[in-house]
Amino acid sequence: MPAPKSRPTSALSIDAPMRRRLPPLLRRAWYSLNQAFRRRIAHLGITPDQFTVMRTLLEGDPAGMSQRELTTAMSSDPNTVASILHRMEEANLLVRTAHEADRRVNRIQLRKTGRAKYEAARAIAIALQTEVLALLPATQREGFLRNLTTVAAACRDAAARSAAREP
Amino acid sequence: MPAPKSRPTSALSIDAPMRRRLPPLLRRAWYSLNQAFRRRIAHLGITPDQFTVMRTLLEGDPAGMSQRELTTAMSSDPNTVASILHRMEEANLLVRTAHEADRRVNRIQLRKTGRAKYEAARAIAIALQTEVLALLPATQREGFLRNLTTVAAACRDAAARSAAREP
DNA sequence: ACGCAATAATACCTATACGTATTATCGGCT
DNA sequence: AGCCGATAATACGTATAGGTATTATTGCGT
Repeated sequence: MPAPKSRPTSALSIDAPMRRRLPPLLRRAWYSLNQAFRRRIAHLGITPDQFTVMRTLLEGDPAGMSQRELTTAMSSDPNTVASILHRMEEANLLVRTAHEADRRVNRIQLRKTGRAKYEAARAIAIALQTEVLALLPATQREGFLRNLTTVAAACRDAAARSAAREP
Repeated sequence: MPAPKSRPTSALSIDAPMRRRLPPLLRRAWYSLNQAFRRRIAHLGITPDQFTVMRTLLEGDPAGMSQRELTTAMSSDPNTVASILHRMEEANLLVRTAHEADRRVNRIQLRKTGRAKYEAARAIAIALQTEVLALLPATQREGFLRNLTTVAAACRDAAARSAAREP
């Protein structure tokens, strides 16, 4: 792939082919990062999304978070989360138990097997992230992640505003 | 969602929960942007990925690019591209014709119907991107996209290096 | 001309994303 | 107490991501 020229893009129309457009860049970054990670943890028998579930669970309520909480915490969807959890439960990575007070709710808790796989994958994830961020000048990293946070929030807002009947 | 604190993160371990970590941010940004776009173009009967196919085709060889070219240009996968094209062909959005010189290759060309839907969706895509980038300080936008380009390339390299038997 | 490794596309399978509809509960209101 | 709208999870269907294997062709080396 020819490297995109670093000419000033302000003079180009916002969607000119050579311009640095947000969606294709995000697409490439996310899919490639995900693919790299998937390949590096394949030997553990887990997927990147399953890893995300485990990380989110461990950072949340020790009593076990609900699927709804998990869904929003990992920027996902209730249907998707349900199906991932179903597979992970079958693989003995976690257990779903009924909430004591609200029987609609499931409490999700990682099992020892899941915990072990998580630790192994976490080391790989950290190495990968470090490897990728190393290519940014050290002085830019913090600002880049801050801007990415802003963009992510903006995207989430845009999606929320685009729900069903609200354009 | 509580807004991430903007304290200096350099003092935190690279994967501390409150730190701005690349993978979750990319995940949220990409999925949310994609979801917002999907909802806004749903009335056109096309998906974000189909839009990506159309945009890529129009920016490539006017004689019609091959599926392989399309695959790399849109950071996708041969299997995925084949199945998207299959659906798009059934929907009369494009045609696949055998390459004159190499019968293994398909030349993909957009049809008038596809072209029309593309134009309508493009306006929506531009509006969305503008809306999202507007939340970054104007002075940061160019630098952010440049850094994102670097990160995307780094991710792609990492994925390539992680293929099958090369760690 | 022949054989063969490389290549383009496809077939088949599992995991996700997510829209829509359904079921089971919950909590507030009368 | 009884009804009803809101909510958590699930069921079901379509679209994508991508691993692995197969088929059809190509171009190259001898």
